[in-house]
Amino acid sequence: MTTDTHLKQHDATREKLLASAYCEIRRQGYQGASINNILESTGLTKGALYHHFANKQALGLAVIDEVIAVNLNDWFIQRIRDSATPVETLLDVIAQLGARLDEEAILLGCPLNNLIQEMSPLDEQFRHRLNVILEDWQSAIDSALHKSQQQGRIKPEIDCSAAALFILSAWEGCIGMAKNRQSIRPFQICLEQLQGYIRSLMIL
Amino acid sequence: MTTDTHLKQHDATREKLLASAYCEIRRQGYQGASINNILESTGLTKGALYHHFANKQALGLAVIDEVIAVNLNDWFIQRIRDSATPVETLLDVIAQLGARLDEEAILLGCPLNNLIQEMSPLDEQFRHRLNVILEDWQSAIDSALHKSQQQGRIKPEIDCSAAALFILSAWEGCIGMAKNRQSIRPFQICLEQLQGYIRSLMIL
DNA sequence: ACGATTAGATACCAAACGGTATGGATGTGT
DNA sequence: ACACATCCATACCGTTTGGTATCTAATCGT
Repeated sequence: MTTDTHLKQHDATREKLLASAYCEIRRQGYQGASINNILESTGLTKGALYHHFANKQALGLAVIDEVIAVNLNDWFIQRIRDSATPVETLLDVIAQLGARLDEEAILLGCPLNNLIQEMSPLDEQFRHRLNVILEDWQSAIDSALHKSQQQGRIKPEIDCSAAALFILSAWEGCIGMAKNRQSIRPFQICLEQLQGYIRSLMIL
Repeated sequence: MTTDTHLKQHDATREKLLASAYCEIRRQGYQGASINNILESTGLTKGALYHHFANKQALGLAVIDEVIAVNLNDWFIQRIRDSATPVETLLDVIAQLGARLDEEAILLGCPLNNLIQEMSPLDEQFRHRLNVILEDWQSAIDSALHKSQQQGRIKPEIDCSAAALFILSAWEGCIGMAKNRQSIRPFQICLEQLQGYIRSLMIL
C-alpha cells in the first residue's frame, strides 16, 4: 500500500467517525450523544475512536471545526461574500432555505444553534469555537449589507453591523421555533417576515 | 398537625423539588440534569422525589407546566393581555428585558427555548407541552397587535399573526445568540433592532 | 529486510445514571 | 384508640456512561 492510499485510509476512518458523530450529536445533542452509538453505526470500535480523538470533547470540537463550520462556509458564507449583489443573494439563500429543508431537517434544527444553546454555558472551549463561527457568519452578513449600501441598494442610515446581528438572531430564531411546530408552514411564514425586514432596509 | 399545615408541608417539599429541578435543568439541560444533584441541593432523598413524581420525565413535565409556563404567564402574557395600549406595552417589556437581565441570566438563556431546542425532537410529550406554551405566547402577541391595529396604531395591511410569530422567533433568537456572547451589549443591540422592526409595523 | 511506529480490535473498569423495594415515622378517618 | 394511608429516608439494583490497557496486524523509515 502506498503512502497516499494509507493516508486516505487513515482519513477515511477519521471522516467516518466525524460523520457519524455529527449525525448522533445532531439527533441527541452533545451530552446525549452516545460513543457506543457512534461506533455501532460505523462498525468501528473504541480502539479506532480513541486513536483519532483524545476524548469525547475533542470529538465534539472536531465536529464543530471540520463539519459544521465547513458546511456553513460552503452553503452560506462563500456565496454571500462572492456575490456582486449581496443583499439579493442573501434574500435568495433565505428563500432556498424555506423551500429546500424537509420536515426532518427542520425538526432537527440548526446544528450550530443546537450546540450553542446546549454547550455555551457548560464548556468554554465549545463556546469559544462556536463564537468564532458565529462572528464569521455575522461579519459576512455585515459585509454584504455594507457592500449593498455602497451600491445604493440599502438605506444610508442603516447600521449594517446591528442589522446583521439581528438577521442572524432572527434566522436562528425562526429555525428554532420551527423545531417545535411539526409543520413546515409556520417556518416559511417566519422566513417571509425576515425577508420583509431585510427589504425594509433596502431602497425601493 | 391540621390538614392545612400538612397539605402545606406536602406542597412545600414538592415545590422544593420543582424549584431545584428547574435550576438544575436550566443549567444542565434536561438530559444533563442529574437526579442526585437535584436531591443534594434540596437535602431530600429519592424517597421524596419518587413519591411526588413517577419518574424523571414527569418531573421535567411538571417543571414546564408549573414553573416555566407560570413564570412566562406572570411576566409577559398577562401584562400584554391586560394592557390598554398593547404595542407600547410590548415595546416596554422588551426594553425591560434588555435592561434587567444580568450576564448570568443571559448565559443560561430562556428556559422555554432551551427545552424546545433540546427536547422537541426527542420526546413528543415535551414537544406538545412546550408547543402549547408557545402558541399561547404567540396568540398573546397576535391579540396585542390586532388590538393596536384596531386602535389605529398599527398599519392596516400588517398580518398580525405572521408578525407575532416573527417577533417571538426573533425574541428567542436574540436571547439564543446572546447566550454565546458573554457580553450583554450585543444582546441589547439585537433587542433594539427587534424594537425597530415592531415600530416599522406602527403608524408614525 | 528489519526495527519502529501507527491503526484499530477486544476486553475490561470505575463512576454515574435512573429507578425500586423496604421500612419507619407521621398524620388521618372512624 | 386503632386501622390505614401518606410522606419520605435508606439501601440497593441493573444499565449505560466515557475511558483505558493490552495486543495484533499492517505499514513506514532506513
